[in-house]
Amino acid sequence: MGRAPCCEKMGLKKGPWTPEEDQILINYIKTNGHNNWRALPKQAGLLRCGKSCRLRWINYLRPDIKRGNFTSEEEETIIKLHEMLGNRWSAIAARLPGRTDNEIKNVWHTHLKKRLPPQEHSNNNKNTKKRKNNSEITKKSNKKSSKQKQEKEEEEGVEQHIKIEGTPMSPTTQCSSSGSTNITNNNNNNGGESINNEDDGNNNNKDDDDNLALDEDFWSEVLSSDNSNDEEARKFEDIEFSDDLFQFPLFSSSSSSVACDDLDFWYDFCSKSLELPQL
DNA sequence: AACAGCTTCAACCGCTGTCTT
DNA sequence: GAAGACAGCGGTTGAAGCTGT
Repeated sequence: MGRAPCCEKMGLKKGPWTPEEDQILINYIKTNGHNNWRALPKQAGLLRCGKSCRLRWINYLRPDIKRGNFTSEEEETIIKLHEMLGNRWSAIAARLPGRTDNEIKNVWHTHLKKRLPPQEHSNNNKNTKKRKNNSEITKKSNKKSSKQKQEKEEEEGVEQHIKIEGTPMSPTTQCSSSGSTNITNNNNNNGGESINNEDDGNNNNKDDDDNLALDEDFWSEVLSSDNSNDEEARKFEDIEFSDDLFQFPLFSSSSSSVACDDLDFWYDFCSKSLELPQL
């Protein structure tokens, strides 16, 4: 498989972005969208490679990015999702509206990893390895590989857990008022699409991006480009993050051997660090 | 005040997966 | 089916900021 020539070979700029570059990129995407990252910098007049533009946009310039410290709820969510998904930061990020995979990865390495016993985060790499381990198999298999299906199913499994409990990860704004009465309805109304926008966001996001590019209300379309949307955001606002999360089926049923193996750990972890006497 | 060591995080790198031809 | 092109992902790096001495 051919690789795109790297930007340094093209005389393109590297390093930190200037406010001017940011503005150019924002303005360009605002008016034209980002259908083709590779062509974008040229068309926008930026001396950057498409990769760099994409990263800057996704990790920093996107209007729906939530800046600032992670809440303890978000951190707990990351820990739990990491336990389930491993180092699949984009999958984790897809469940934390407004947070980027890069940000989550950084937070994990700088803060969260330290909270876990050493054994834990070494175990957590098991899911990560899968990508490379499967790569050779995947290369020779169908394009819609079984691996992909498996991962999707895995993630749907996670969604199931989240949906069933009705306590998805919490945006900082969500805790406000309304309680958690209509959680189930929300999820049912969405018919299985409730939170899992990852596939839409990542695999099918070209279509989304096309729509985005054509949309006059671009800036109001927060969360649209990858992992969520307004409706989702509102939904999250209606859902109160509760300690129910700690009663994930994953952690309380026999449906997952992983869950059972980790139950003691989570019990200890939660009771020590989260002051959850009800557990 | 000055320095060293540590931490954080934006950005880069290289790889894989998917789509197109 | 092969090969090229591209997007996306996770790992890693290094500059800047922070903290301790």
